Amino acid sequence: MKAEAAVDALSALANDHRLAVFRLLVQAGPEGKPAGAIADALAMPASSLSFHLAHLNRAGLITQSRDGRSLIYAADFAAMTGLVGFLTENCCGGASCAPSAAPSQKKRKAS
Amino acid sequence: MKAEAAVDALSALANDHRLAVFRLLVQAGPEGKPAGAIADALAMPASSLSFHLAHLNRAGLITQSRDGRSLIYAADFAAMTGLVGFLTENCCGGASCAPSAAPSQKKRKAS
DNA sequence: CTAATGATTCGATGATACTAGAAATGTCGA
DNA sequence: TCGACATTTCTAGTATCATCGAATCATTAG
Repeated sequence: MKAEAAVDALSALANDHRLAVFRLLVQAGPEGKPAGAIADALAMPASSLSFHLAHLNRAGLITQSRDGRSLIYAADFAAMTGLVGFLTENCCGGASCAPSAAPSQKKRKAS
Repeated sequence: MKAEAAVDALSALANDHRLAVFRLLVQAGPEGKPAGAIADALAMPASSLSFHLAHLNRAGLITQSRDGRSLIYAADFAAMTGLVGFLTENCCGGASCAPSAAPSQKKRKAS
């Protein structure tokens, strides 16, 4: 995952409502949930939810498919794996993000 | 890490400049970098950089300390570990999301 | 004290995000 | 075709974010 895509994904998750939607879809599993069920579960107006779903979809974090009159949204687990991988590699010292794994590349500063 | 803190952290990283700053600080290691050096490395006006550093600091992702006239900023690795942990637990189906034994084996284009 | 330096805060401006009702679109059953 | 339903798109209003020069604060040396 490139930094540009990572920013898109981070931006998509950086909102209470969207994070709640995504977590709900993760719990729902690969089968996903129709928009109406999400709006109902989160007590959100349909138009507001649609706005957030479009945001998540544009960022590549969820997928959309139709089932009759309902639009089914599902979490894209591969995208999430890619994001966590990006953060681990680029924002955790390149090593595993384990707490005690402080990078040993100490640069000596000539002050 | 709670969802509220996670949203703050995600929001802080969901910006090109701030993500670049954070990655630079991760590369710099625990010793951190003075604000001037960051501004110089990223070719950013001092006041703009200060705005973004304050944002990252408020989100708990970086720490600030003074060294003479310079303010040293350093990545807070524990906070990042917490964020990755939150994402893994809450947004990856509860199971391990990142390849648990593959830190950085894959090829990626230099960005 | 005064000057110089590193960095932040202030202030104004433009851009973007969020919300939610109303209207429009797509789909199905009769 | 018609009506009902699920959802999106349109629209407008409000709120928050991003930028960056100028002014200010904090620190050190002389």
